[in-house]
Amino acid sequence: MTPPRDYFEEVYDVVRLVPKGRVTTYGAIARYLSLRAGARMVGWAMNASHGKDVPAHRVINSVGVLSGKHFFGSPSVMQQLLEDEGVEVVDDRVVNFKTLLWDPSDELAL
DNA sequence: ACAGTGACCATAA
DNA sequence: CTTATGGCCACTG
Repeated sequence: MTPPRDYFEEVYDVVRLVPKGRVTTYGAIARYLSLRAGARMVGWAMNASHGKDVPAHRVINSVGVLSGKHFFGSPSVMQQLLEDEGVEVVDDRVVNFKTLLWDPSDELAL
């Protein structure tokens, strides 16, 4: 198949679908979109998400750590955004991460 | 074309 | 918990 479109857009689309108060992971998005690129490119896509309407603060790594908090202009912004949505964050990690995890392959696959 | 780097992931020790 | 290794692909110099 031809290049499906910019996979960036695919990633953004999924991220926008993440419900408020929930979080998802790079790996989950990569698996859902079957990106051969792997989770790394999802992060790369997020890097370009600046200026777009993409809640990148809901996208974290597989252990629930706010790996990209440093890229929000200020390290405290990402945590603030999450807590503002009802997500508890302690020591740069999401509390009840597994419970708050919104995996498209699991939630949308129905 | 090659090497280094990266908002990652999984496994191993 | 940390450190190491392999994979995966895109961007930069």
